[in-house]
Amino acid sequence: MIVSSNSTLSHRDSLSASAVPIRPLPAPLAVDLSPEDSRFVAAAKATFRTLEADEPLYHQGDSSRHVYVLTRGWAFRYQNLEDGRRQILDFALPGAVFNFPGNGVLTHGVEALTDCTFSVFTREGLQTLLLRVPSLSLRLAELMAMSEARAFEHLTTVGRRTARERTAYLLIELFLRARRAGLTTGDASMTAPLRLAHLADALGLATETVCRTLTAMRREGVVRLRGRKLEVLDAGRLADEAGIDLDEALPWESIEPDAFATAALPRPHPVRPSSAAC
Amino acid sequence: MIVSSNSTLSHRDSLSASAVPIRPLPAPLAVDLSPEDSRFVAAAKATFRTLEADEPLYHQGDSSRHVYVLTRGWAFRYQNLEDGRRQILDFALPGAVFNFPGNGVLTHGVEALTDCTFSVFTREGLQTLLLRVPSLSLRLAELMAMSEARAFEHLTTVGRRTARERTAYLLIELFLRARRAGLTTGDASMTAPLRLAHLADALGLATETVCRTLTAMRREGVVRLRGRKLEVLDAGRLADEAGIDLDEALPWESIEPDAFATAALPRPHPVRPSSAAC
DNA sequence: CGTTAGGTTGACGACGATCAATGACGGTGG
DNA sequence: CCACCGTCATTGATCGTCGTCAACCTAACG
Repeated sequence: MIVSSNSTLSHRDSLSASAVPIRPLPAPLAVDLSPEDSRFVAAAKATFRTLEADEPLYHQGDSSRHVYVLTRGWAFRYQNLEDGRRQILDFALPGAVFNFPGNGVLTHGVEALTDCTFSVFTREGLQTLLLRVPSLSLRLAELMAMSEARAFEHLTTVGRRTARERTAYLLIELFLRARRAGLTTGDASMTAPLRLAHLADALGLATETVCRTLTAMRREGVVRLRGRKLEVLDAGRLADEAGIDLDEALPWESIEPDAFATAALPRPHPVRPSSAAC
Repeated sequence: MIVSSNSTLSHRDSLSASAVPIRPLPAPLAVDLSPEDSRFVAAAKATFRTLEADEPLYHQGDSSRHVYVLTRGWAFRYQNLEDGRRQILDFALPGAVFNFPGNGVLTHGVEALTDCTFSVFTREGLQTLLLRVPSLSLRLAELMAMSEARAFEHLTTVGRRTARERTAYLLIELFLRARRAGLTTGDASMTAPLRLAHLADALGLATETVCRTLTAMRREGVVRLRGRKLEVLDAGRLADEAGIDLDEALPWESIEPDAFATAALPRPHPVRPSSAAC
């Protein structure tokens, strides 16, 4: 049931193992788990929660000891200032992890962009699972690193790019991520459930500014955003304006789990370090 | 040699175990390691690298398969656009991890702010260590989560706050983090090796704007930044202007390792899930 | 059809960038 | 000890990007 990547060290498929009715770990988090590991996953007793578009998963300021993993749909994280100013922190695709490690107060909120599903772990359940399955901890750390890299890139966009550059960057980023996740329709368009307010709040701009920018881009034949559909008519131009190289864009998105799996140990069983000098 | 936190489950001190000459893992990363775990740390064969103030650890665009852990001093991460615009992504204190997981091209650079020391792991060495010591993977994931939280907060600051608010936020953040790390002198001042350009590039502002803002704050008796020393004269006012509550500020900074240690399992040895229902 | 949320366009103003000149400081060498 | 230099901080004047306010338009929906 766990999606295993094309690892050269692939062992017997774990499909036959004790049945896990629905899988709480979507592809980006799923690693090359042994049948025993899969039982540990089941033992973590994740539940599921389904949200409709625009529903909140939780609010900023809530206190929660649960950790959520997005398994279906789009969502976004945001932060509000007291006077209502809002900053969208990131747009999340399946595999995104929310509120890890799950102690303390939530400093951000999460809202569904489309209908979506989350698996819900208690902090303790996840913690136990992670200590039992080291490769999963490692993969989680990698995912956090990817998320951090995206946040850093976003920070540069908001801090140092012009309105036009910001808009171009966000659109090409969303498009490339959606394409990688297989969520594009045709080759140059995707269903992006975004309002102008989402783009504006993600980019630190006013909706009017985003509107003007998009109108200009539409007139120039770069992109079209109508209804909830984003068409990228000239990806090269878009990447160019965003100041990125289309061929080597978003390198952190390609941190694959098998990068680690191929170098994996015979598993937790301690290897004698003895001779290992230094 | 490894700093163990005040866990209620503290086992025998590992000081007597096979000597680790210098410790590659500073306090924030060090968890409650067994003597065996400590041998694994030693087996990872970390080396050390010392930098003087303003020296680069690596440049944006470099390709490296090493992972660095800051063990002494201050450093910062930055990202440059082609035309020279620079965004400082974060300021790093001991415990910060750079270039994890260590594959692919570096999308940011790192530069020393003070003289500082890094421990250097090969990607493979660290990976092996992490798979052998699950609690360390977990702690790393936590640290990445803290870093992400800081990046998100930074993003909100740059995206949605005014120049004055941004400046106040950064100063109070640096001050509180330094105080937590025991790097403050007296009660309200710290040695902050920051130029105006650092603040400006972190905040997405021009140095002139930062200068004007700081001058105003100095006149109002809120802070003083002279030479390389930051004095916080009115922390309450500063926090107020930053729009945060001084008592519950930066909650993510207090994610302690023992939070997990207290709930730790008897260690990797798999616990039979059997009866665990659902 | 009427209502409403969201998109679009224009006019105007402000916050902060930019350009420019001067000042303060620290290091270096005479 | 002082003169020199380079780097960085400071201050002023001006400009431009983008925010704000306001009006109008469009589409979806009951």
